[in-house]
Amino acid sequence: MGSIRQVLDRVGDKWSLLVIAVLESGPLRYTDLQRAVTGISQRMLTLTLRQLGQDGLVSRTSYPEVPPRVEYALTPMGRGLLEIVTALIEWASEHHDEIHLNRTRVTEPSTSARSR
Amino acid sequence: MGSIRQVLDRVGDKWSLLVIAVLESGPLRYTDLQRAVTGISQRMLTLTLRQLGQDGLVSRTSYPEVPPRVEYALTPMGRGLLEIVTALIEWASEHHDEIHLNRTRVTEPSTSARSR
DNA sequence: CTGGATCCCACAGGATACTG
DNA sequence: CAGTATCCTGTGGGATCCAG
Repeated sequence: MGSIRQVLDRVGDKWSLLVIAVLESGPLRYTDLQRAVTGISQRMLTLTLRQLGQDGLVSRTSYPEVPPRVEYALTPMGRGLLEIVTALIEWASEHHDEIHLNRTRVTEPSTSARSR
Repeated sequence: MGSIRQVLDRVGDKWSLLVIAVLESGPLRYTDLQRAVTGISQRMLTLTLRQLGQDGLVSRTSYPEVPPRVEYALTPMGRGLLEIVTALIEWASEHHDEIHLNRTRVTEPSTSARSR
């Protein structure tokens, strides 16, 4: 029970799921990740990758070249989580319109009756 | 793409998924929810329910009695999300040990020194 | 290119007290 | 019982500069 919270917390942070989702199509470099996950800051990308790396969801491979090249990829476990993330994203796009409609609906009981 | 973020943000907040998960077995009253979702504060429960309600994921039914009785339940859409949440929780409990092990593993020094 | 180190603030969210 | 209203803190996370 409490253990679930541990994992949900990771899921809960702002960027983890996005990063995982973006790694679906294959390994990506640091800069590519930053481009792919629109809006993420360097700091957050680094921190998120470190977390995911430590959790064993994402692997980090650095090639000793100049300029340096580092690739991040999903581990098998990460790929497992990806499936769920994918399902979530799919669900999100299916219901986004409805949710958005609900959200923008004025909170007013004018024509309708018991809600609020 | 940006629309997904909208939904993920909801998923991302600390309590929504827990509340949804807890509503799996059926409608619950305010106080029951607070007991079921361990650690949630009144304020956060109220806010979360309001959000979920507005999004159309949770319904609110109040019975005009004394003392007042209010029940919260998943809407059909909410139940759809629940499935994914359930999958997520299942995944979480399956991999919790491995993740926890990884997390507590001392960061390997390898060739470069780490400090923190 | 791939990050690390700092500074800083908005805001999520806890604690507490009050009400219909 | 089912919330609302305040007050207050921790920290998530952005911006910026620096480094191998």
